[in-house]
Amino acid sequence: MRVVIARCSVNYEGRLSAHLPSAVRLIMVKADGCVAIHADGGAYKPLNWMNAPNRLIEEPHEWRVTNTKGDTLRITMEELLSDSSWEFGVDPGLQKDGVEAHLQELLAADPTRIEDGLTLVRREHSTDIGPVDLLCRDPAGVAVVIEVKRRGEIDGVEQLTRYLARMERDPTLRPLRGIFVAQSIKPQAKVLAQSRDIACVEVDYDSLRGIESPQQALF
Amino acid sequence: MRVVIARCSVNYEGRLSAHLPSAVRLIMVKADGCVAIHADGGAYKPLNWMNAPNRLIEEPHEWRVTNTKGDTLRITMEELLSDSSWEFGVDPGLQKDGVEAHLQELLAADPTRIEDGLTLVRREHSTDIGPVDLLCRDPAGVAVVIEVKRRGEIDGVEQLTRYLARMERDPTLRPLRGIFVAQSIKPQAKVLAQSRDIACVEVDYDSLRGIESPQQALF
DNA sequence: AGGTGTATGTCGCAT
DNA sequence: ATGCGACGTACACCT
Repeated sequence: MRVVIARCSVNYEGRLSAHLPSAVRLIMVKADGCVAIHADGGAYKPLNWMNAPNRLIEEPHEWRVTNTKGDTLRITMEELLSDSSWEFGVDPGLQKDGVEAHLQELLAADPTRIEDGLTLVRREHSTDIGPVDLLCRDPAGVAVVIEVKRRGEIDGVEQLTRYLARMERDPTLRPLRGIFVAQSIKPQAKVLAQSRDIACVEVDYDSLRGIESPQQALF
Repeated sequence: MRVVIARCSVNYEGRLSAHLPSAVRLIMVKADGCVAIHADGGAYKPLNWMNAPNRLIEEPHEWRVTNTKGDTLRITMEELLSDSSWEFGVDPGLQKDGVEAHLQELLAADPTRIEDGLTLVRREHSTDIGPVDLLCRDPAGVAVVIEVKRRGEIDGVEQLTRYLARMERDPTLRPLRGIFVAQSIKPQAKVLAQSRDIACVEVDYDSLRGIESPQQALF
């Protein structure tokens, strides 16, 4: 990991053209070669960057970073304030818990949390336009296509609609209906879902997890 | 701008739970208070972060960062390797060229670049589900709804479809049709568009810009 | 504050 | 490689 503090100006040519007027900034060069230019504010996103793999040509007053796609990042170095490097070693990486996959897992384990009488047919049921989160069947034998989201927004309704339209073509699956499941569903998404005869169900992750292992709720 | 290099482990509790085992990392604290923890690889995205505004409570062996939503970032400092700060001053900010807005602007100036005979009715025509990029009329008097994207993907077709369905309700606008315009359109998006009777047009940004001010092409 | 759309999105996984 | 969906998406813009 190399960190350079310098007054610099920057030009980027790639998907778009971008220019950074002269100012003091932090330039981070990671072990994989990626370069990021940070201002002293504005969340974690750099002003400019070039991901690995790339080639860095370093001259006293100009750095030129290019990748295979033809994107170029030109950093004009006007005043070098600091230049340090460290060895980090391999990072063990981030461990996550509580993302959509876990929600889906919990609901697959007990679909009645979505609606009484549902039984799971298949998780990640694949169609030719992508995998359906949960495919269930209700007591009447109707196939129920379920899209699970952490947050229920309009895109999720579109996605479920596409799956339903696609699966309608398969006579062995008819009749079928859809349920949109999320921890919370925005009003617009509810309206869109209703207009397409898609039911909406809001579920609580903590309570689902509580059902799975009640003693964990004590912590 | 403060940069700390330290062996540390990290816990985040917020939308999800995340844990980082002990390793050497770079901790960036910007003037606005935001905190980012970087490994020595993996593009510009930090492993963990906390955006401004937040509160940072700094103790010798633990930093605790919290925001108003109740998210917490706990950094356990195991070995401090470096701790430096710099004054950057205000950053003049990034100047961009070539984003969707510019493409839309150029096409609004001359809709015949999309299709012969089109005339502009309104740019950013607002509907109750969002603004339509370009609303035009063709020589036959048909309203033409145009969605402009840098890259034409399936989402853009969905978006245009929503607008069309919405505007179909307004009898004063009928008949109407849609055109999906982008610098390049993916095959899947073309198929989806075709199945909905939406035309696809690919345009070249450089040539559009050339038409607008031919002498600029010389530079 | 909340909704919608854009992004050099990034990232991960499956084909 | 490309397609596709998730993301603590972030971010600007508008109501």
